[in-house]
Amino acid sequence: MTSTDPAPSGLRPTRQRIAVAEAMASFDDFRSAQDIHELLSRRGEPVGLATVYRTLQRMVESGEVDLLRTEDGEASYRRCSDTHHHHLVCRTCGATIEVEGPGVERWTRAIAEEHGYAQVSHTLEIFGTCAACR
Amino acid sequence: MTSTDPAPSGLRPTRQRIAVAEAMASFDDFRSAQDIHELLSRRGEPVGLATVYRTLQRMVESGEVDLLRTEDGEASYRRCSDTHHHHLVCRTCGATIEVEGPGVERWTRAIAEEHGYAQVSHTLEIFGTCAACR
DNA sequence: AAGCACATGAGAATCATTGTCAACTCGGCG
DNA sequence: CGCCGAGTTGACAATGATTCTCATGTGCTT
Repeated sequence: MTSTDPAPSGLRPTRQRIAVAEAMASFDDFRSAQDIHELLSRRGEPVGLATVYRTLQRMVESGEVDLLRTEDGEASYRRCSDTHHHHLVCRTCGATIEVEGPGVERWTRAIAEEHGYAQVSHTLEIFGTCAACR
Repeated sequence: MTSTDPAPSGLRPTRQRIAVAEAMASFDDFRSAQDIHELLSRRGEPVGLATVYRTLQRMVESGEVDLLRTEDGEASYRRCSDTHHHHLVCRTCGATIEVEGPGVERWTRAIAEEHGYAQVSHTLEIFGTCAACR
């Protein structure tokens, strides 16, 4: 593996931002900011909790990571591809599959337009129990 | 307004539960528990905040009201029809329109099945700015 | 090397939501 | 009608995630 991760978007590549970016590259499921903060500490690359939150926020804005809210409203993060997509998440083990639904995109846009809503965005997540957890 | 509302599901019809049910019947948009608590106070039917939360939770479980998380993770409630549906919500004023998307339902089920996920459920909300708030 | 805008972190501050628990209420029963 | 127990309530404390503050540190540019 090449050094893989520079740093979030076009921001100053500080030790902390690089550490967060690397941490995000090291797992495949959704994790809370607190989990990530803890993971960094254990790795010996401590980053302040506030900084973790700030960095994650920026990465979400720049589209480098996905943000999703668990059923109880907590935010969780995961690195993602740069195309618009949704998630099929195992509600038991968290295994996540990125899926695309051009039809859905079209549909939401049409519905919104039809009712005069602008600046449309949407959230769509699919939950289920994966084969391994059955 | 006729008395319309008995009380949530099959619970003891206390003054508080009736008041909450009536309050829910009095508006059409999504409101936070705190908003509802305040609305009740202003109406002269004060109900403790904890009770508002408890009652709302029960109503969500029984399917009498919809719960949705705003983009910043706060819970908001709204009475709803009993058929499965989604929402087109104004992110400024909260005005909500219930929408159905048979195509989407089919699509999510197909995707999940294709990847071996069972007991599928999904969340889909559309956010936008309504004509009045533009 | 110097200056400075941007970053960081420790801890305080917010704020929605939940827990605690003593006081209260509803309905059934004698 | 009065009493009892389970279910309810509400004032307030407690939690917990996220954000704010602000003094201090650091990456670049000149």
